[in-house]
This record gives sequence, C-alpha cells and structure tokens, in this order.
Amino acid sequence: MNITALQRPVSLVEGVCQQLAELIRGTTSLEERWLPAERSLAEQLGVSRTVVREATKRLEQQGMLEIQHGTGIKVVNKLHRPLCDSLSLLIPDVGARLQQLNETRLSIEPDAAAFAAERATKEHIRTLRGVHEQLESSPDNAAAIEADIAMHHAIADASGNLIYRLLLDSLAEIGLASRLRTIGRIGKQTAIEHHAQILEAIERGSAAAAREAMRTHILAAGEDMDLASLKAI
Amino acid sequence: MNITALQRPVSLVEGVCQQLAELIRGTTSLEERWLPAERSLAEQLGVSRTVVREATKRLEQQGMLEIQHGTGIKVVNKLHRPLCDSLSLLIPDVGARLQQLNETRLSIEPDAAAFAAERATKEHIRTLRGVHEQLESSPDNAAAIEADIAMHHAIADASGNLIYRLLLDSLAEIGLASRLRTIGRIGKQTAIEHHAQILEAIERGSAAAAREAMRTHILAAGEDMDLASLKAI
DNA sequence: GCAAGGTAGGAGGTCTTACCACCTTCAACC
DNA sequence: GGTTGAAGGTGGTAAGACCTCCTACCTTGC
Repeated sequence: MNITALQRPVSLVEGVCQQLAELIRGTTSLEERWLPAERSLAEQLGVSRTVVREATKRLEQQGMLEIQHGTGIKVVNKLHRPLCDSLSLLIPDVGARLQQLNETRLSIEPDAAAFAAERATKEHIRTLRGVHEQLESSPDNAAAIEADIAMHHAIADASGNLIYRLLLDSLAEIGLASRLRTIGRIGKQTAIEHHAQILEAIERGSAAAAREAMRTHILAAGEDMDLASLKAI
Repeated sequence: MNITALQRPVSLVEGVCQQLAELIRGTTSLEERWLPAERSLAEQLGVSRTVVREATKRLEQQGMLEIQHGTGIKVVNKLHRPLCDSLSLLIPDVGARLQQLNETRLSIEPDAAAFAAERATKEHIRTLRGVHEQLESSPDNAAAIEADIAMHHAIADASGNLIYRLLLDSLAEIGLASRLRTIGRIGKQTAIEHHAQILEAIERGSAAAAREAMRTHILAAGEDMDLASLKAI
C-alpha cells in the first residue's frame, strides 16, 4: 500500500488519516470493528509507527476511533465528541455552561422537532415510539435519562438535518452529568407527558404543535435545573 | 518542572496538555505568542519530545495552537475549528451542507440577536457600529464578506452566550467558501440594509425586532445561495 | 467438572537517537 | 543596493527499545 496516489497529502500523517478514514467509512459500521495493531498498520501503510500513532490519535479526537491501552483500536461513531471538548474548554464554569446550554437548546430543539414533524419517515416514527416506550417503562432514573437522551437524538435524526443531530448529541452529553442529579420522580412523570405530546405532534405532522411542545418541555427542564442548582447552595 | 503534583493525569500526554493549556491560559492572549521549541519544551517539562509532540498536536486540533513546520508553535484562539472539521466530516456534500447550515443558522441567529438586544453593553454597541461602518465602506466583495462575518460574530458576542459564538463562528467559516461566490453588488447593498435594521433594533433594546430582522436577513441570504447554486448547474 | 488464580503474549505508552524537510536570517556576492 | 545561497534552527519522520496494561489461556485447587 502506498499513499502517493492520494491527492496532495501535505504530510504523511494527513495521508494516513485519509486512508484510515476511507477504510473506516468503507465498511459496514453496524458492528463495532477493530483496527489492526499500530505496528501492523505501520507495516501495511509503509510508514513508521510514529506516523500511525499521530494519525490514529487525530481520528480518535475526531470521534472516529477509540484507542484502548493494552487492547487495541476500535472504530466508533462519536463525531459529537470534539464539540463536547470545545464546550468544556470554552466554558469551564459548570453553572454558566448549563444556563447557556439551555438557551441554545431552546433555539435548536423546537425547530428540530418542527422539521421532524414535516419530514419524519415511518421508520423514524417507529423508532420514536420505541424510545418513548422505553422511557415509560424505565425502571430507574438512569434508564429514564438514557431514554430521554435517545428520544431527543431520535427527533434530531428525524429532522433530516445532520447538524441538528451533531449539536444535540453534544449538548445532551454535556448536560448529562447535571441531569443525573436533577431528574426526580416528578420530573420523570412530567418528562413522559411532554415527550408524549411531542411525539403525538410529530406523528400528526404538525410542525407548529411539535415546536411548541418541545419549547414547553425544554423550558420546564430548565426550571428543573434552576431549582436543583438553588438547592445545591 | 514535574507533573506528579497535578490531579490524576491518566497519561503523560494528558499531563503535558494540562500544563500547556494552563501556560496558554495564564498569559495575556491579546498578542499572538509563540511557544518554546519542542525540544526545549521536552526538557523543561521533563518528558520526551514524543510526548510533547502528541500534546501539542492535540491542542492544535482543539484550536489552541497552530504548529508551523520550520517556524514554531503559535498560540491562537480558534476553538471553533474542531466543529468545522466535524461538520466537514459529517456532511461531505457541499450542497447538502449549505442547506442544513442555513436551517441551523435560522434557528440560532435570530435568538442570538434577540439576546444581544437585551444584553449588549455600550462596548458591544460600539463594536457593532464599527463593524457596520466597515461593511458600508468595504471596497470589494472580499472585504464585505469579512465585515459581514465580523458583524455576526459581534452579535453572537453581544448575546453573552459563548455557545452561540462558538457555533456561529464555525457555521460562518464553513459557509465562507460559498459566500465568496454568491455575494454580488445587489447582495451587498441588501446585506447593508439588513444589518442596519438589526443594529438599530439591538441599539433600541428591542429583542423582538432584532429577532425578526435577523430572520429576514438569513432567509434572504438563503435565497441568494439557492439562486447561486441554481446558476451553477 | 468447575472456578479461582497465575502467566504469557500482544496491545498501546513512552523514550531515545538519528536524520529529513522546511523556514528564517544574514552575509557574501553581483 | 538588490540578489542569492549557505547556515542554523524548527518541526516531520523513522526505527528500535523498553514499560505498562489488558486479554486469554492454562494451571491449580476445590
């Protein structure tokens, strides 16, 4: 294998990145796969292990790989990770982060829900129903939060806009740690009702209703967090 | 210098990253600064050059550094870069990217403008006026686009929400290449008028007017792009 | 037969040294 | 004075050694 055929790789590392990315993209990504060992990759690609390491590190930061010490290099799909890192760097203070996070969600998610109402396929609807059932039957808070996040993810997915999905995945992961401490019994029941209304609006294809239901939901979640942070004082 | 005093750096690279980040943050970032050479850093931090390289590469990807072959390592503030990379990876097709980009901007920017109207300080207003004057007196399209982007950046800044600013910086950079081909004379004149209305609403402190003006502006910009992409066929 | 423990191999993590490619500077030359 | 090219410093790549960590298998004991 040789990299000279590729288009203007400014450096060897870049070339190897391109090859690996192509290798990853070109495979069925349904099951998590493992890459060959660093030394093996270096030999196959005709470069040193140094270059392979820098390339895999880079792809790991981009959320395409996960490097595990002593085990190997796993192919994953977590493209939202870089944004999470950026946000953590940008706003070190957790409180400020949550407040700004909620404002941003309020900008994005109602629109995402509206687009979902307009564009969702039958497959999307089925997924949404499944996730909502999971939310209803979740045994504990941890499971409820997981289902909650999955629901928002599915809505962003149904919106047909990949940017929404990327942003919401990131915002969800950033907000996760705090949610673990805020959702209580009442919060969960409210969340189920809210999500039911959103789901119903999307099924009906009503963009306006979906937007409004999502708006209500996020505003409520925001108040929930405010209470929790007050209680923490 | 020793890293053992730091809180649980899982690996040497991570420790060096933390140290470098602190080193960068702790300096006046007004002027672009240069880091010591890799070899020098390695000696100062008591680690090998390999570790320093991996750490600096990582911080470069996060948009905190820029490594220049043969010259040195520059401290920069481009935290939005990772999101740009993610978006490029996520949506390789430029056309689809622009469409989804516009939808996302339409979700975020009107709200950002509204918050700016509510929260902008005198300093923010002054900056906005300055940028708008730059836009009006821009000699060519390139300068106009630069001022255009600066205007949106300043509005996001005035919104007081760092996430807005991060997102908009990224979206602006992604959309830049296309804008270079779309803005014409008429587009520029329209843009100046739109921005004047937005600015006026923010100065007045009217969130509703700022939101609506921004919405109008982005919708117009979107149509501009549609026309341009049609013409390209 | 099964389970707990140990061990060997292979994976990534780090270090060292050497050399290559690139940029800047400055002095010698035209 | 302007041009050119050599020198020195910078990051880029290579190769090989050794360490830490994880996994899987095998041994040992019940």
